Amino acid sequence: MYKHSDRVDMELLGSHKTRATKVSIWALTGPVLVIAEKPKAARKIAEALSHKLITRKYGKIPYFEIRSSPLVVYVASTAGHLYTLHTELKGYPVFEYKWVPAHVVEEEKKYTRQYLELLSKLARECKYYVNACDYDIEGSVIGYLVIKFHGDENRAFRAKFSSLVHDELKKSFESLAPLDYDMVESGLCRHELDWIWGINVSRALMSAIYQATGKKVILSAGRVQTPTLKYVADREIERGLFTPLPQYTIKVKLKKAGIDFTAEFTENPVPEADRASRIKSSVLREKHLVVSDYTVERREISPLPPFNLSDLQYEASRILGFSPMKTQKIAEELYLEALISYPRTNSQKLPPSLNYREILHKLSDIYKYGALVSQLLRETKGILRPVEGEKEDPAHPAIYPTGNTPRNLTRDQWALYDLIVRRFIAVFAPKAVISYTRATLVAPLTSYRFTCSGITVEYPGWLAYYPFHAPSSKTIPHLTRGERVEILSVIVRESYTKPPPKLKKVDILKWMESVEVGTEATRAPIIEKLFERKYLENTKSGVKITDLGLGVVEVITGFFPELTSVDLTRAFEKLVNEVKTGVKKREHVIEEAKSVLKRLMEGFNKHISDIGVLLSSRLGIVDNYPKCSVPGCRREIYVNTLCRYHYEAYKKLREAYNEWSRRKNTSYEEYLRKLKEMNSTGALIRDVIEHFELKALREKQ
DNA sequence: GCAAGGTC
Repeated sequence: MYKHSDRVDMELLGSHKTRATKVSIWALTGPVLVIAEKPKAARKIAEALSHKLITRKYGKIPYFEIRSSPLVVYVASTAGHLYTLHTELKGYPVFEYKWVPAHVVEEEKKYTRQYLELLSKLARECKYYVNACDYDIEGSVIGYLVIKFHGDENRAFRAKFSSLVHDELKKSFESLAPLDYDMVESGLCRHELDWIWGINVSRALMSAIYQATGKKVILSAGRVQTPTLKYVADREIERGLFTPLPQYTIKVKLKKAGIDFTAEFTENPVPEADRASRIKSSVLREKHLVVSDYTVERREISPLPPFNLSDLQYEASRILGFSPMKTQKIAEELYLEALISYPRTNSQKLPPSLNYREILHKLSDIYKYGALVSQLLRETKGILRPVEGEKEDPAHPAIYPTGNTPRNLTRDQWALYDLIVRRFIAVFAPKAVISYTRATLVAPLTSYRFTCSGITVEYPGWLAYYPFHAPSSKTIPHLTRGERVEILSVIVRESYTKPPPKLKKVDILKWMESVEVGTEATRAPIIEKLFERKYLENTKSGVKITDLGLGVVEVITGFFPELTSVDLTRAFEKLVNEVKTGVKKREHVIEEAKSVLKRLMEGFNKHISDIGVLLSSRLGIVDNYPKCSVPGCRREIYVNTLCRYHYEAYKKLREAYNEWSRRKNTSYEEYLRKLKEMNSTGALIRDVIEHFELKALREKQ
């Protein structure tokens, strides 16, 4: 490490805990190492610092040298976290851990070794250090640990910027802040809390199975994955217990000027069969309906905002059928090919400094976008003002195409790239104009009301560029208030209530985003992790939870209930923020977490053999316990001869008959037979019907 | 081997 004895410099810096003045990088008197969070950021930073930069390579990794005599500045980068928390200790609870280079302990992070070697080498040659990672708590930790282990905290600064725009970068390096210890401490605190909870509960689960069977099975639990698993479990149970109920929709067929159209009863669906048929016959007695209201509303619909990663994942799932992980992977590939901007962003805003015109111009050279771009420039008369969304990201703008020409893209890469380009073009386009026609018609004697509606795209605007939200048009005849319309017929259709739809991966992602667990970059991988653990599995129609997944949720709900709720994330956020603002010390927060975990572990350990049997039985690796009497169900008995889920189904099936028979006159046996033949009947309910209720009826006869 | 968080 650089040995310094320069008095002037120490006066300039003061003690690191107290100094508060901003320092220009150009006022420093020795070699400087600037640490960026990723290679692309390093290049942008180097370009902002000087026109005369020398690009060098360490192995395959580029770094930059700026000679501004007498100063030398090196700009190099990490590749995200180069350090990770680690322990040598086996068993649990475990509270001793330290920061170690990720490449040493994690096989799939081998590639980070060269990044660390380069930073270490440059750090030895330098006297000053600038943490220029993304300005958020993770960036603060990433840069800090490199400085701590390879540089010198006492001669270190923080560069603060919220975009990689030339002028902003330049300014931030002309007024470097002291190292941001508050952010670092809160970041370290977040890492430790996640580690303590995640590692310990995971080890406890694995240990339970090992003690019960001698088998090593990889299980896991964590602040993000466990509430997510619980969400899928709850949905799956709800579907499994779903008991469809009959309901009735009433429509009238109408005729005006030779055109047939249909109006819907405003109180649809009607629960009771007899009420529906009474309404039908009384409406039939009236020969016509009277128009009570007819409105045409023209609405201007703004373009959708530019993509952040989750919006891209939703749209790619809906339009292209891509899983969130697939979308993320392809977006990262496009980013590395310099075809799109940084994809792991939450922002729905484009930087005002971006040269929209230049990007559009470059896009128009890509054969399929030429026509779209010239249409856009015509329609907007060249005034390019993008629509923005609400969501922001401290470190990155929304996703946009760079305008570089794609070469040798795969079909999937093209499809995603096309979506991104179209969405980008559409944000500049005019609003769409859509007219909604709505009529209300009243039966004169009974006052029953019916409605019908039409929709027409008057002017496509942005929908011409991004057509995936264009409504399909539907027309109804023009009507006048007070007008009589002839009734052709009245139709009553019997249908059944619908279960909540089966989840797809993207629905899980949406839920995670809505409750704010995980981050842009981690949600899709964490969903995949639940599959890897065999907690979830894929079926043709969507995601299904396994018996193991249900068992893990039951055990964690019983012994570590905090971990099944997104409230733990909220609690962490509060603590991490209190550390950031200096209200609490990291050490105290961690001590508190340890004592909570210790107490919970004692409760777990008291029941570890039962837990081990439960998890092992769900895995199918033990068999010597009393099982639920539903054939094929390997869950342990909960009440009488049934597991907890089949017992719930048994109760639900009987309860639902009351409501069913109120709606429609049906014998219990008919009810059972009808439920059995319907696809929407929950699997648990179906099991109980097939194996108990129908069997019992047959035996009675 | 286990988390969640960065990024190749």
